[in-house]
Amino acid sequence: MRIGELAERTGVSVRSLRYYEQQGLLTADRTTGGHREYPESAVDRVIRIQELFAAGLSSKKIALMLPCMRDADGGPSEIATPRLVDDLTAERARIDRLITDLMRSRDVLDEVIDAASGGR
Amino acid sequence: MRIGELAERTGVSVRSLRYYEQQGLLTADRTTGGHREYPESAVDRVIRIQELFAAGLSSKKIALMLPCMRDADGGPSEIATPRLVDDLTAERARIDRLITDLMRSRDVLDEVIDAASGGR
DNA sequence: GTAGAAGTTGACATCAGTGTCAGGTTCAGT
DNA sequence: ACTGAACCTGACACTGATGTCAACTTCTAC
Repeated sequence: MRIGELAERTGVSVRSLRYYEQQGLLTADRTTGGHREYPESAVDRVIRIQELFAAGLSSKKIALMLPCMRDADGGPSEIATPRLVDDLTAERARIDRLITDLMRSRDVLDEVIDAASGGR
Repeated sequence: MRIGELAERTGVSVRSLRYYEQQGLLTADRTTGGHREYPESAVDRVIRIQELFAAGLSSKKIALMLPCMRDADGGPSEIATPRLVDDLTAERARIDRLITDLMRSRDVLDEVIDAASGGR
C-alpha cells in the first residue's frame, strides 16, 4: 500500500511516517518512480512504534529494539545486547512509575469531575 | 521553607519551581529581601503538579483545575465549570488510552528483555 | 495524453517544559 | 562586618516529534 493509505489506517500523519523512515524505524520498497510501497505488516509496525513513542521512548531506542521484537513478520531477528537490556530495563521502570502517576492523575481528575457533577 | 529545600524534597528543579509560579500553579510568600518562602503544603502541591504534567496536561489546564482540587490545605475552593468538566473528561479519556498504550509497551519491553535473558 | 490526486524532498516553524548562564542581591554563620 | 552559599530576574538554547509550505514528479482514471 502507499503512504496515504498507511497514514489513514494507522492514524499517523504522512509526515510522521516519512520521519519514521528517516529514523530507521520503518522501511519501504519504492516504485519505479520513487513512491513508497508498504507491506501489510507495516500497519502493525507503525502502531507499535506509536505506542512506544507514547511511552516516551526516543526514536533512537526504538530503532535499537525493533529488530529484537516479535512482529507480524515472525520472530525476532536479533537478540538484545546486555547494554540494550540494561537500557530497556530502566525504561521499563520509568514506564511503571509513569503508569502509577497516570492512575493517580486520573483519580484526581475524577475527583474534580465528580465534585462538579456530584450534587446530582 | 525556601526554594532550594522544596526542590530537593520534591525532586523538581529550582528552575521548574519558578516556572510553576510564573504559570500560576504555585504561590509563595516573599521575605523582606524577595526570597520565596513556601509552606509545608507546597511539597504535596508540587508533587501533584508533577504528576499532572507527567499525565500530559498543560500548565494552563492545571492552573484551571488546581482550585477545584482537594489538597493538604483542605477542600476545594472552587467548583469546576461545565466547560472545564468537559475538558477534563476528554483528558481523562486520553489518559485512559495512554495507560493502555503504556501497559502494552511495557509488555513489549518485557518480551525483548526476556528474550535476551530468557535461556537462564 | 491530460488533468488532478497523491507522492517526493527539503527547509523552516512550533510547542512547552527545562537547562544554563550572567550579573546582581540576600541570607546566615562566624 | 565579612564571606560563601543560596537566591533573584532575565534571557537564550534545546529537544524531538510533528505541522506546514514550496516546488516539483509520479500515478491513475478518463
